[in-house]
Amino acid sequence: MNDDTPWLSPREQRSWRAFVRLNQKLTARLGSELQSQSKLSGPDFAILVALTDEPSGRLRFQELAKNIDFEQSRLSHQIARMIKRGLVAREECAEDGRGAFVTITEQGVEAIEVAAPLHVAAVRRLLLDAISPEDLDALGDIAARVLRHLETTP
Amino acid sequence: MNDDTPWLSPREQRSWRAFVRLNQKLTARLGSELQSQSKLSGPDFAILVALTDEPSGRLRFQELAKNIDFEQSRLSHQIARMIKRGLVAREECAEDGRGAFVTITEQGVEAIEVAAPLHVAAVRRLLLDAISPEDLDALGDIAARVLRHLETTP
DNA sequence: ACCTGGTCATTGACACATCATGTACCGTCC
DNA sequence: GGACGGTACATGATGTGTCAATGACCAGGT
Repeated sequence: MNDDTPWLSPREQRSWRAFVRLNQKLTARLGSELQSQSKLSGPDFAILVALTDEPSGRLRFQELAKNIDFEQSRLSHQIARMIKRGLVAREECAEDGRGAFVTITEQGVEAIEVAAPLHVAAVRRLLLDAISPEDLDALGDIAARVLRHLETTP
Repeated sequence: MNDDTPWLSPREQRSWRAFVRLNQKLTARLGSELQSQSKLSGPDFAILVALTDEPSGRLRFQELAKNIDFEQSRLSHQIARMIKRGLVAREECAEDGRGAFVTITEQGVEAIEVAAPLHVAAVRRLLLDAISPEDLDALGDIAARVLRHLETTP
């Protein structure tokens, strides 16, 4: 490796690597627990939560995509798979012939009602139980700051 | 949603959501910059870095998998794809008939030498520039603590 | 020599993400 | 009212991740 490259200092590297590793392991653990306990994937979960947050239990594709920060195409594929499994359904849109709603099905409601408490418990057990409330706040502050930074950086 | 489920407090939820969102966005940004600047994916990068860290430029599958925390099968698939693109090569193992080495090719070396400084610069620009050194240390400490916690938690 | 259990790696099937492209419909401007 | 640019969503190709099953080999006991 070239020595004049702006490499990270050992101190920076330590934090950066720990952060990356944590992301990987935590998402992996949460994902696999979700999967084995409730037969839902992370994307499944995100979509069902977004739909149950809606009193009507349905959302336009656009809106849903924005709420959970999915690209349109990704959402389209994901919904197609979830329809096959009966978790959600499509519904044509009367006002706009192009558009469509995604609605949560009975089966979807049942699935998310099983999954949600288990998932919350896992988040608590795997992350929250490991750190103090102050640390959690600090983590949230830092994350929020970086997120703002990301929005204004090329 | 059932009201007696152990939901997160608003305060907890704020930090948790920010953390999740940061992970998603940051990995997405880093991945796509890497891809467009150097034609390497995240997994490609991780593997090439691990191989160049080795003086011999080669590693057994097991060892490589452990170093970068990949499952065996994942690594096998990934290596197969990278061989097709000429970034690495496989080499039979004389001592152990089952095993094999992964070695980095000339082309792999070139690729990583282009990608590494760009990637480091991106990490700096997207994350390090957004927070103070103290915050970075704090982040690293928290991450390290959670990682230890994860190892001893079912 | 031959099981036998464990280790090393591959493979196939499927879920997921992303990119580029396609199709149908909207609104508007002429 | 017909062409046109833009919006909403779908689709296919390719790369990636995970699980379960498999093959190939090692080492140790009998």
